[in-house]
Amino acid sequence: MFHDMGSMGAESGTQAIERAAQLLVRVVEAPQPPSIGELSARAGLPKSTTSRLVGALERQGLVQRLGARGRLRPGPVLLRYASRDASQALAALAQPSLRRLADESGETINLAVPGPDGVEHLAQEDTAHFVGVTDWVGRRVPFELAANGKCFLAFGGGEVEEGDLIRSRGYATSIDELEVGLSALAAPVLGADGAAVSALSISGPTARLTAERIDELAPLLKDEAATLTRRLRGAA
Amino acid sequence: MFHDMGSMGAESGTQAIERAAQLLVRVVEAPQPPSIGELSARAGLPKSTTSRLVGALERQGLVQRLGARGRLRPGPVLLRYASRDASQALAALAQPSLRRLADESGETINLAVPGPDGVEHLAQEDTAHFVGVTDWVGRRVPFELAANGKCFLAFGGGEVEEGDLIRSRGYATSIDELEVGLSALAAPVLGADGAAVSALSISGPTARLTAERIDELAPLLKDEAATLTRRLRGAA
DNA sequence: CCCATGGATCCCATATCGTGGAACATGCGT
DNA sequence: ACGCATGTTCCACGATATGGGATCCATGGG
Repeated sequence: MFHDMGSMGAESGTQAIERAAQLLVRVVEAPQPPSIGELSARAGLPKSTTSRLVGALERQGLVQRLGARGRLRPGPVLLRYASRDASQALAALAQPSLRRLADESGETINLAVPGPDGVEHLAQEDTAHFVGVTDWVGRRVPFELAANGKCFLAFGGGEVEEGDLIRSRGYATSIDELEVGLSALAAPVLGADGAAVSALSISGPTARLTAERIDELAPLLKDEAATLTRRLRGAA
Repeated sequence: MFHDMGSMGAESGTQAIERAAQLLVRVVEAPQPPSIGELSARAGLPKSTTSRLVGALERQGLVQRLGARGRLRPGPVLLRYASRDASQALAALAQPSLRRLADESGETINLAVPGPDGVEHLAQEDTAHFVGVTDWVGRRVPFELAANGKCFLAFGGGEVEEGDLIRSRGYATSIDELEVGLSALAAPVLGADGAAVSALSISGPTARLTAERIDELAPLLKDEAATLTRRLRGAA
């Protein structure tokens, strides 16, 4: 009887849960609903064990079956969670990125998504500057005037005049447009279909965010946006 | 030594997983991040056991701690899932409602959410009628012209002329507005803040969807929308 | 129609793994 | 600095998960 224990940094007294949790993760991450057999193969567990574990998860509503004996999908509990707290979840995921950008740039960082009537701000990370930006969370701003709004237009639905420039550079700017003395740059976080699902932006007084400062900050911003894009799709 | 086993329809050979899964569900459903102590109390488990189980869940990324020793939030795996598949999840949750409405009304049912440039259709359930509606999934429609769009305006952001009527009746209609010969009625699915997060609609040829037919179908539609609203928030 | 086929579930003896009380950390409030 | 409240680690015990094989159930082919 083998006890490989090899692949994971396994703690003791949790074999069953560790396994079950792993199965749940696989179901949630899988691009296509797996069957019991596939799961057991991929996880390297006996079918009987897999069946039992999945049964328990199903009883708690964490997993669901397509038919009576069908493939596995995330259960009602997870469906509800996703429908309810999607934007909250995005904000939580992006939080580290916001923090990093705030520290590195010293300016105010925002996470936004496209909404029915304009850009919707989900989260903001401030810095200790006296001349800063007020809290934008919850506020809506027209797409055409904001840097992040332009991202949504350029990478997705609509059109902007600067569209080509924005797409080729990978980020958008808004200088004294939304308000005189207020500037910003924004980079898109892309979804599976290549459209922008959200955007990260750096904003501050035009006095500090000069053209050259923007050039300097752009790579950082794009990098962080790309990181988030990756984190949303792939594993890790 | 107690083995109550009483509260659940417990199957055998899954105590640990059943418990761990229950803990995970509590974390996901909790309006506020619970602490280990709270969890162990609510679940009726010893603190030591709870700690161990949560540890395993954390190792798989299903759960996350605020600080080193802090309160519990959904983990990165779930955050990613929610951010990625939110609308898919909503569609899956609504699916039974769509099916029921389609069967009871004999018309085409749609689930839609408000998007940046109009109403976005997530899912559709058809019936066997010859004169039906084409597939709307993925298509965008201006808010002011569609019944579901009017719901979003009346219960949430914007304004419509019929706003008061819609709010008092609890549903909106669109007769020959989007297209001559096409009519629809729609009821909102409300979020925690009372705004419409999505809408269910019944649409069909004006010839079939007469004023009285609409009066007849409205209660069904409102009822199903209310059910969905409840299912999104509360348990079960 | 009936028998292969492949997959999922059930069964049950075995010993591995989870259990929980108590002791030990850790951090917060005063 | 000293409790107090909250979380973690330890460990002997035995309840509980394990997995090979039998069973069951849908399919589809002969």
